[in-house]
Formats: sequence, structure tokens, C-alpha cells
Amino acid sequence: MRADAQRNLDLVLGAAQECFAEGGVDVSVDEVARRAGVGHGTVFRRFPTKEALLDAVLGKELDRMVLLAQGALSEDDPWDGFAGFFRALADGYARNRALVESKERCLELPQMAVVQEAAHELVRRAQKARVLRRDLTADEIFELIPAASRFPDVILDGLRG
Amino acid sequence: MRADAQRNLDLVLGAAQECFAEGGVDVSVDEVARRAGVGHGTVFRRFPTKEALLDAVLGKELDRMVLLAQGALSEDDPWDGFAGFFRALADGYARNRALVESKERCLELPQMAVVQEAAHELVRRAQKARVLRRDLTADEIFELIPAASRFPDVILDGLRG
DNA sequence: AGTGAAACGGACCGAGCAGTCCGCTTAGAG
DNA sequence: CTCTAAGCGGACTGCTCGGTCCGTTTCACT
Repeated sequence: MRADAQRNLDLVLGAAQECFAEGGVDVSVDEVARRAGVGHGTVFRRFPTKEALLDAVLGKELDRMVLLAQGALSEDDPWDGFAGFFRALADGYARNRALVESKERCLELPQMAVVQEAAHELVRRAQKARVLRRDLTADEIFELIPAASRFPDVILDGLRG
Repeated sequence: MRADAQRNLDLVLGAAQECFAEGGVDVSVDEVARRAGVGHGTVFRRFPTKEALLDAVLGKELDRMVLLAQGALSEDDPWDGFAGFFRALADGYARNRALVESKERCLELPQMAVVQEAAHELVRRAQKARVLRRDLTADEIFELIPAASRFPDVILDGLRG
């Protein structure tokens, strides 16, 4: 790949990340291109549709979550592992409008399977140790994440077993 | 007002209520008109802009909330009054996408002042009775409402003092 | 430096949106 | 029944958006 093409690709991805995080998925491709300093034709050459661009940005975000999940799984204390991951995800959602608005889309991205598996394991451990209420499934608990962005302590207090 | 005009006005408001609740504020005026069974010119004769139509729908929703607030204030037990109102609002938000998407707009509608005043009083009573945690303001607590739509019990457990 | 392929970006297109307008229809008073 | 003003709805406009296309520029290899 030519050097200028690689540079523009990075600029576009960075701009898209910022635009979608701040403004949500309805930010126009023109706006992304403007922030990247390229024509919008350049964006569409790399990503055939706006949806493909969004997928790329969401994918990078999910990559970060996979790392967080691995860190949480290596934690010894079941509650600390669960709560730390929960807080980190809540913070990620708080800082990224696109993530909240694209919940369903994320479910279809490959990284999400890894994140979900880790989340289920963290919940299983905490519930087995009786530090997490057992009347909710892991899926239900993680539906609370977008909610927990502002006041994670309140939600975690409610979840404690 | 002519009888047919009144009938169409009711149809439009009903259709708008349903459309915005199910599909959010981005549902087109054409869609509302179609569901009401009128031309979209008829919608714009009654409401000069789409925003005015949305305000009318949100206003009716807030009217319902005012009634809920009055009911909650007449409750004897401070926790029951607060929790009942909290649950009812959470349910209302869960059933209405437009309400969630128009938080800021609602703040400018006249009914909201009444609802907020009642909410503050309910929180004050519950906090004075030491049944509600005191490290959050009333405004902060009610920011949790859109979150609480799916699992209000978890949130209320977290809020209990 | 010369050259050909790769990359660029803005003009362009069609679709869908909010909002306007006007010729036709209909309610309902006299 | 007649007549008129109120009401109607769909054609129309202007705008923004996602996506395409092509003449021009730039890279990088020889």
C-alpha cells in the first residue's frame, strides 16, 4: 500500500472514531472526511459503505474491550474482576455515543463473542462466590451497562449479592 | 372547529404518539400521516413544524407524569412514594423511545417544572426518612430513570439508603 | 527524470426528508 | 337545497445525505 494511502486511512479511521464517539452514528460521511482533511470520495474508496466504516470503528473499540476482559479474568478476587470490567465497560460506553446506538450491530462483530464469553465467566465466578446477586443472567446484567455510565457505584451496589 | 377537522386532529395526535413511541423522533411526518390516514399536508396545517407536533405529543406524555407525581405525593410511606414514582417513570420511558431521545426538549416544556418539583419533594422526604441514599441529588437520581427501564429493582436496591 | 499505476477529491446522481401551495371536496348554516 | 368558507391531500420545492465517477495529481520504481 502506498504511503499516502496508509496515512489517509489512518486519518479517516481516527476522524471517524472521534466523530461517531461525539456525535453518534448519524454524523455524515462528509463530516468525517472534513475532519480527516480528505475528500469524501477517499473515504468511500476504503469503505464501500458508511456501515463498513462504522463497523471498522466499532471493531477497534471492541478490540480494546477484549483486552479489558482478559485483564479482568486474571484478577484474583471475583468481585474485583467483575466490578472492574463492569466499570471499564460503563466508562467506554459513556465516552462513545456510537457504541450505545449500535448495540445490535456490535453483537454481529466477531470480537463480541470473545467479550461475551469473558463476561459470562466473570459473572459465573462472582455468582459462585455469592458476591453477585443470582436472580439475573449475565446478559441481563450487561444490559445495565449503558445505564451505569454516570453512576456505576449505584448500579454495582444494586448488583452486589 | 369543524367536526372532520377535530376528528383528523385526534387521528394525527394518536398516530404521532404511536409512531414516536415505537420509532423515536426520526420517524418521518409522512409516516405519521400515513398511519393517521390523512395527507401530510393536513398534519402541517395543524402543526407548523415537525417539532411542534413532537412537542404536542411530549406534552401529553408529561401530563400523565404530572398525575403520577400527584399520586406519589399522596402516598404515606416515603419509600413507597418515591419508589412507585420512580418505577412508573421508568416504565413510561421504556415504552416511549421519543421520551428518551428528547430529554433536553422536555426540560423546556411547562409541565416538566411541575414534575421536577414533585420529584425533588419525593426525594427530600425519602432522604429525610433515611430510606434513600443521600450522596446523590434528586436530579442525579432521575438521570438513572432511562436506565432503570428494564430492571428497576436492581436500581432501586442500589438507591436504597 | 520519466512513466504508469495508484490514489485523490469534487462534481454529480437519486432518494428521502421537512415544509409550501393550490385546485378540489365537503361540512353545515341559512 | 344552496352556497361559501373551512378543510383536504398530493404535487412540488429545496436541502442533505449516501454513494458513484472520472479528470487530475502524486507516489515510487526504474
